[in-house]
Amino acid sequence: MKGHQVTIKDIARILHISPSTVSRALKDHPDINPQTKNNVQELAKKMNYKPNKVALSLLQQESKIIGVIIPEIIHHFFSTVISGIEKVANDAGYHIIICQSNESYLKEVENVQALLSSNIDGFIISMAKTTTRFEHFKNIEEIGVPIVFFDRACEEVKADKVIVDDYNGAYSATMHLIENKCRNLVHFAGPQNLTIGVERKRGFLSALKEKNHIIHDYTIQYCDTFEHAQNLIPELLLMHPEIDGIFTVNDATAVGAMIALKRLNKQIPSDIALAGFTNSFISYMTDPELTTVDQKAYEMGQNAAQLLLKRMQSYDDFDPVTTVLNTELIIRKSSVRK
Amino acid sequence: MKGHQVTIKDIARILHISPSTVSRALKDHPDINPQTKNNVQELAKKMNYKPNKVALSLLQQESKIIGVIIPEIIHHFFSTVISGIEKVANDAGYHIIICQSNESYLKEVENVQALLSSNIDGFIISMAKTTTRFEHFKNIEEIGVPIVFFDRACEEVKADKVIVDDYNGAYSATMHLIENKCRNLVHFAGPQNLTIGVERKRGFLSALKEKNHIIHDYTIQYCDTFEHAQNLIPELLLMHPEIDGIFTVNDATAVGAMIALKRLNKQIPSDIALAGFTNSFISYMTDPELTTVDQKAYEMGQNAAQLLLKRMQSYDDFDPVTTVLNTELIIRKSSVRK
DNA sequence: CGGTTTGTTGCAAACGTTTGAAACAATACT
DNA sequence: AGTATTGTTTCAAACGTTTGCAACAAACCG
Repeated sequence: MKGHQVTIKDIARILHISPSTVSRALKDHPDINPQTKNNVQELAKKMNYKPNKVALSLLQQESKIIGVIIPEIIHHFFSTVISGIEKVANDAGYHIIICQSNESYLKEVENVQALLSSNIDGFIISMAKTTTRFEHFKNIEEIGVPIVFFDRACEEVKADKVIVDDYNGAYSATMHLIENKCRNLVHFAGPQNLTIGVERKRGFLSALKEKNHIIHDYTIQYCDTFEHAQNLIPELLLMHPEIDGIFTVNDATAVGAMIALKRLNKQIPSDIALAGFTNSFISYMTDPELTTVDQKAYEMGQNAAQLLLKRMQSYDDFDPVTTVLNTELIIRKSSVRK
Repeated sequence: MKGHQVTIKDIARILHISPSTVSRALKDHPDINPQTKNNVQELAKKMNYKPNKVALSLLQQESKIIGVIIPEIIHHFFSTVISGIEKVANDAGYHIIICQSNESYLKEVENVQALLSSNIDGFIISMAKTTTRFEHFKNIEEIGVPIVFFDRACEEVKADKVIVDDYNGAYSATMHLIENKCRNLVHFAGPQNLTIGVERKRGFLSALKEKNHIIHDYTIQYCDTFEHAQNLIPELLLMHPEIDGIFTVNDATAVGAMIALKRLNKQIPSDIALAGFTNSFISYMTDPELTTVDQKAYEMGQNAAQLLLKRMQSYDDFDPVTTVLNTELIIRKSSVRK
């Protein structure tokens, strides 16, 4: 039932010449008779010939495909990064193949294997939350396929990285909350096996210490999802009604908190001020609009792709590069008190 | 600088046997000496041999890859559909390669060409808004690669489709607004070259007619983005302050309208009731929460992938199937009046 | 006229894998 | 002993493409 794409062989058969002649004619090789060249090129056009990438990939050991492994595509942050990657990759003649780990270590390993056996030219990866072993990345390294990590990087592997300055982003968001008279701040933190979880917490605590705020046992809450925040807020405020500001590790968590707070009839920002991290598009759709730290998702994707291209095109092994993007505090109504 | 994956040839060389023996040993072929079989299998495991998919793809003329072409991955609807596709595809041993058209006809054509020459086994496509010519789809059809369209289907091509019952979804959302005492409803409609644009408008108008509402020249507004809605609302309300309800072709447009309405100090739903279409996750993050029509994104992805798998695995050409998913009206606060 | 150059084309190998057919040795049967 | 059978292995072709080298004819040079 399935036909097939036109091949060089088809053209050769029709014109009674050899495939090699067709191949050369198509690339304007000087050895070929102009007449023959013309015939071939015309027929190729008429038959809508397109070179078979699989054959090329096998022959030249490069696929012009970049493998991208991310936790979940439905997160606006990740899909924005992908857009950035795709833009740069496409402009350089590459395509991307996207795999989701769904935050599962096993799925991540599977994805790596599958991409490796598809002759992928390079990897762009953001680790799953549950990944604590790194053999699969080491495996890529041994084979010699370049990797660029973004956002959630693996420190154990020698690879290029693009991250944002999580520490300073968190620090300035916290400072901003303090300047807006928050006296009992809480941080909803991410998992501590990810650098972003560690760094954002560190930035938060740094600001508190600098301003001589007391750090209570409840100051750090491990909570990084929309749902968890909704559940956590009521019990947390019941125990600690003095809380007057929350800085969350990401926007979805902040929005979850906002909804839960409204249900408790808390006024934002007057009762409790809120700041998130990411600047995803929900942040300007909430009421009040959410103060957040812009994570430069699109730029991050572009940078990652550029780094990877550079690495793939260079012959000598230059040292791993870590690009740190500056974050930007986006001040909106959820945190500004009169 | 680049090493390479372990191949059958490597194993053959080390064990001083031929590649064909290695190949058969790995698949437990009865012809092979158990001793040899063992040696091969052990070495393969030790060296972490993984079959080269590119070579297989070339030989067997199937890549186990499904090409997915969508307008923009950053839209929650599309990334959710992709998750549904990926789940079903992965379970069946397929991988997906995602391309974005960015709503551009040219980019869509390019994507089709690129995927075709990568020996893709099947396509899952949602058309770009600007696509009005269909040669590229016809081309796929001729070559015999199956296509499944979802959400935005191409009527000119004989292919399977998965759509939602846009007409009834729009009809019931509109009826709901009428029941909540809207007397001057407006529809923010999508482009009319897409079936969804046509059908949602048709469902809206149907409900109005059934209830004998007057259809004014301003009743249908062509507006389907967040930004456009924000700009349109002020001028529209200035001209027609009697408007008391809006049904939008998608959620982002509804949220844009909501923000603009709040800026004008309009109360939602008491002054103006709002309903969207999609049930994207922003719809329960707004204040008030947005009434919307659930478009069954994840199910749509699953259905599309299942249809495609069935088509790829069948030898005879059964007639094109169109799966229509039922929508579900999700009633939230943006439309319910006391 | 013998030899070189030039223009044009085809052959064959390569990429990694599968698979029908051929090859070969060892064993079994008549 | 001669033939058939069995067990095991290798060969060769195929998928579509590229490319160094060989092949061949025609034209040129001395």
